[in-house]
Amino acid sequence: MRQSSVRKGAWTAEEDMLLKNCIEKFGEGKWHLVPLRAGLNRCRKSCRLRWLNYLRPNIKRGGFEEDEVDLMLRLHKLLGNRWSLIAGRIPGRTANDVKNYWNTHLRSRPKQQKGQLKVHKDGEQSKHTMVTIIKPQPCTISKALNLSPYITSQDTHNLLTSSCMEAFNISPGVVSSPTLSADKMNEYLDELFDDPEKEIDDQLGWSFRGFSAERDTLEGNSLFDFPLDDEVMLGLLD
DNA sequence: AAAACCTCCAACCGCCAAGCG
DNA sequence: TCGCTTGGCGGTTGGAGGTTT
Repeated sequence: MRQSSVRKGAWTAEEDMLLKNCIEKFGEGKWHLVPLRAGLNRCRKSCRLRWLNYLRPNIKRGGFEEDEVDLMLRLHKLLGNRWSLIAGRIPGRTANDVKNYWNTHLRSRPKQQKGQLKVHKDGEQSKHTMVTIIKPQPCTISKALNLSPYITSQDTHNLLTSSCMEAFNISPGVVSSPTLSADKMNEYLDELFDDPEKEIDDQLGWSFRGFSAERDTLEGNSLFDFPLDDEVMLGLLD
């Protein structure tokens, strides 16, 4: 039986234009309607991916800056292979960009000395930058978080900042819902990232000193749009 | 000059979860 | 409750272009 075939492979400039016009006219979302609306012989997934990874405004092209790599390493240590979440904290970068960079430069570097990262692209002269490697320790993120095994006492309460307490919906002596408010979690994260004096080396094995994460510029992405993993929580609360 | 090899990244694939009837 | 649809994600691949031999 012959099934209707959709086009695959590289996108043409014309297809890009059609998709872009369609998104600008109707907005993001309703991806199942996009091929029809745009007059494209592409599947919904392909359209979505093309938009998110290439056509979307404000996408930063070119090589990763040293600070972006550093941020990526830090976030990967915290989040593991949660590329979309990591990308959400690196302005202008897509999950695909981050994943590609990680897989090609950071995951295994058999031909490069430890401590060296290649940061180049876009005709820019290659440059090798010495970076203190924080060896990634990927952690799995479970689907649901149950805080109760870890937050059981007043003592634990004392370890948390006020916004963290609020974010986790914790009141003294009371263990509450694992359902987190994204806004509250971002508030907590921003406090964690933005406070130059805050050191959490002991908790996470690295420091936020002098490190400031910009607020999300890619709408819809936030680092804590997900329940934290038990391991991450252990790291934070230990 | 050209073959072999390597690097990079756009795109595809398969899976999962949420939403809905 | 169940099955279907849709959106979204991470893993993987294919191939273009660059580099080395």
